Amino acid sequence: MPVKTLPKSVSVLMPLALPAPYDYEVPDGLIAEPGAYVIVPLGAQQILGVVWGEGTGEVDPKRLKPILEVLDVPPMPGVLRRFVDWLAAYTLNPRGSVLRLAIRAPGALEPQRMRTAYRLVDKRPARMTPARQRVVDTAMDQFARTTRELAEEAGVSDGVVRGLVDAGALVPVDLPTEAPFPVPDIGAVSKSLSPEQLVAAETLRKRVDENRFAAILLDGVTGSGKTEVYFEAVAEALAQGRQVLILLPEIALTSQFLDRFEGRFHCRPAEWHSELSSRERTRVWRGVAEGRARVVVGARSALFLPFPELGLIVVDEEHEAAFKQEEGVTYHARDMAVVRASLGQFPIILSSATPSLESSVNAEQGRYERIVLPERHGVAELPSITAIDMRAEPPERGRWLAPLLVNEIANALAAGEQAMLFLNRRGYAPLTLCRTCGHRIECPQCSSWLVEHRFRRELVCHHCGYSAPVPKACPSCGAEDSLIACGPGVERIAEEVAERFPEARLAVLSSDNLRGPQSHEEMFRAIEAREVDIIVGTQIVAKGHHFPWLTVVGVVDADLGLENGDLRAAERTFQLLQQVAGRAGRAERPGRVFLQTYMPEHAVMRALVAGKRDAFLRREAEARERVGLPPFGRLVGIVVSSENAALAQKFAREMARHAPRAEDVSVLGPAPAPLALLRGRTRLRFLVKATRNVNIQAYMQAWLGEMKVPAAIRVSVDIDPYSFL
DNA sequence: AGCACGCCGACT
DNA sequence: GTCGGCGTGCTC
Repeated sequence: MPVKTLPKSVSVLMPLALPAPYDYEVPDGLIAEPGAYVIVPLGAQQILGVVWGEGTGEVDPKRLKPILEVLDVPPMPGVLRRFVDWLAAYTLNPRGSVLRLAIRAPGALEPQRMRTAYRLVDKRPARMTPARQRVVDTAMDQFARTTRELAEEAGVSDGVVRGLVDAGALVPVDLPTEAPFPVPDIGAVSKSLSPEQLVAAETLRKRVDENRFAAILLDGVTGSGKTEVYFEAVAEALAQGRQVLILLPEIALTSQFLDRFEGRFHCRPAEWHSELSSRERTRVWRGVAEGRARVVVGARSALFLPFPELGLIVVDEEHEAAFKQEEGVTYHARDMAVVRASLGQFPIILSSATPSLESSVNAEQGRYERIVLPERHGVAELPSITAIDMRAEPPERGRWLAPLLVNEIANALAAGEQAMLFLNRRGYAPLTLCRTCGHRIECPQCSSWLVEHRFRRELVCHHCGYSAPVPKACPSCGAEDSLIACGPGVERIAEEVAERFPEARLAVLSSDNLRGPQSHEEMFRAIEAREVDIIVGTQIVAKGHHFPWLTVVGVVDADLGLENGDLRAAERTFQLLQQVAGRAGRAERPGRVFLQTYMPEHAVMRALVAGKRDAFLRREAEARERVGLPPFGRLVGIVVSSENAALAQKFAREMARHAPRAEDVSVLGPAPAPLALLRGRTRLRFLVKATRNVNIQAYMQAWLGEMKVPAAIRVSVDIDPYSFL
């Protein structure tokens, strides 16, 4: 007796902020396996989703709509699906919001456009002409070419080629329109590794061979050759037939990085970052999904690419704060990369010259394996670092460079060497003040000062982008010629340098005057070619490039990063200044670094001067452990914001009342966020502090589950916050 | 994320 | 009397 069975159903996750996947009916004749990309009806629209599993059966089967189409692309790998689930649960985001990160390749799922090319077969036409013979000779190598290419190479008209096609001597083949991915040449080693590098590379290779999860902190000063070492692990993973992901903190670095990659592997890797054109994005996404792209170098979002055979992740400059995604789904790409490696059961390498405190502690506690690379003698010697006490040796009035530093720059120039001044502050002056009434010019939509950009003749808000011409009179009291620029930015330092060293060739490097990676490259090339004597720059100059002719580095305001109340302020300042210091010097011309500071006794300055990184990190770690801060405790940042200030206040107070009481959890706030007004929205923040044993996600869910958030209020939750704005 | 439904102000 | 503002809620 025939049994009437229910139609098969599957659950489909859609890239929307829905709480869960929805069930859909699988029509007869369609195969919708887990991971399949499908088009489903949702309300009046049709949208792309991913089959997440069996139908849940929670919805009346009669109400189920059918899947409309199963797309012809490799299904999303199970590891990636589990990663999406894991990340959603960890960051307290709807799974669909996380899925969105994984299918951000418009057009990647449409059928690929093909072009027709032709290949020679044995059959020869009945009538052979000299023109036809030339085409046959050209096509003899069996390469497929389009009619145009064949005609051009053989020096004949298209008609001749078409004639051969009609005669059956040339047969059509479909070629993808997209450029193929080159295969890395893993055999070739471009330069010989030092014995220390060889030992380190051997360990990494072994970890790759073991084919299971392992986290390795590759710790070595600038110039110790970390990149060359982990390239050997990359080569090994490729040799095992696995794909490799190399995460970099920002695109500014990639161009130079790609050159090094090419030096080792004789081809360019696939790239993935926000600046890619949608065409490139499609090409890379599909290349990864189909396993044609073997190595991807990318920014944090590359973590969500659908690698079917991922076997190694390298996180370069793992200490960089740029790995923290601060908007929308907030996650730390370095930490999530570790999770992805763990889910995929393969090794991950974290590389840095100034490891993050988190990774150092993980290494110390045995969760990560640490491989230390000693510096390479004869290549780059660590620079000497001197603190200039600005209280004892202040610059002249209205100037920002201490006499000692000016003197050192002069000496370097006289010796035909280069000098660099580092100030992590864009523009001319961070504050414009009225001498008459004391008014400070602020952004109308943010609680921050407007920064004067003298080249642009504008006052600019660095938080929202607001800009206005520099006023002649004080906007508050109307006094004329009463506004004064307070404090220095790079433009102002450049002005002082131009006055002090009128004959020196000066380059100012900041994100305001360098547009796109190619202008970076041009500038770095000019510096290397010694077309520049003095470099003034923001943190753009802090990383990556090493300039052999650069011998004097001056940090204009070494205390800058220590001002805010960020729990990582000291650590970050140390890392940044250490990186800046690493720009200078070679063995034959050792670098000299000068830190202008008002607190030379501060632990950061003392550690930098004494070169005691590990002791500094250990003391920082002890300090954090004492007060239960990360990585020894957990933090969650919550920002309540609204255009309606009173509403924000009221809601935040209500939230505070509903905070569950729990052992080992304390809720601080609500307090005005450091940026109390941003883009016209009033912001209040909470900080949730818990011990490591607390399931902070469960706690947050219990709390937020109590709250009904009005539409005019936005509550953003940041697990493991890095920024405290 | 869309898109519909719904309930209050200035128009042919 | 309607057109339309965007607040609230639903989509398997």
